[in-house]
Amino acid sequence: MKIATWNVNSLKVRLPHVLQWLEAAQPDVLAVQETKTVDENFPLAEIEAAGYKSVFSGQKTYNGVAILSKVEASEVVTDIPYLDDPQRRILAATVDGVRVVNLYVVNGSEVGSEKYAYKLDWLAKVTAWLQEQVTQYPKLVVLGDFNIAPEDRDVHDPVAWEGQILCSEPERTALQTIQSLDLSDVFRQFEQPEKAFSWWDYRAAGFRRNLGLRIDLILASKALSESCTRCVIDREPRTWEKPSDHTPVVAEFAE
DNA sequence: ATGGTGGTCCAACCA
Repeated sequence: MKIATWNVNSLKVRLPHVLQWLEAAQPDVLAVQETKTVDENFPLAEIEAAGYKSVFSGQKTYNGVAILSKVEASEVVTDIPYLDDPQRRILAATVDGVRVVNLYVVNGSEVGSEKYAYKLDWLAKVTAWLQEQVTQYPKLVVLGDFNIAPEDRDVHDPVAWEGQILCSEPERTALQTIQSLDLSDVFRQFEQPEKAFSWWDYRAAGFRRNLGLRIDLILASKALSESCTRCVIDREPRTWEKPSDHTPVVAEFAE
């Protein structure tokens, strides 16, 4: 089973890229973040024509998450206990016996800001919910745009980024707490190239200079991580015309 | 040291 995550930064603008990538990569599941599309406008038909079912939780202008899958998803959840939040950042569904939790984690803007406090609070509440999910679903994958670079090796310039948003200790600790629920960052189960990133700022020619961060993650429960055979970052879509600032991350699991 | 690009939607926000 091939499972991928991609922050597309507007599904409307990026639909041709998504369709092109699905056609080439043929994942079983693609978790999409930042669709920025209300449910009424979701491009169901175009995605269906590419051979994929969709479930989604959309919002105007901001956020929005979706799960595209070859096999129809079931048990769809968009809201969790203790987090009464209009922002559409969470989407859970079961695909072919695997529980898929798609997260678009709060960016947080700047350490110490109101949005930063919201990020840490959001993470704490989501973590409490994930703790239940781990016991409820042995085959669980939690993936998406975490807006946290787990370690210094996931940052192009760890000195410049030290203590900054996406890299601060409270954020990293929050991520470690999630990982401590026996959710493994499958990318690090394999030998990887140096300076492997999944996001590059549009500004200052970030991609050309590889000034990136690895903030798009695939975490898998023990039962699944043990069967993971491969995890790679596919940089190609980031080279296409008018790309998202993120590129897909793909994991493969043995049947 | 600052600001730079891009999406949404036309001023200002979010990233």
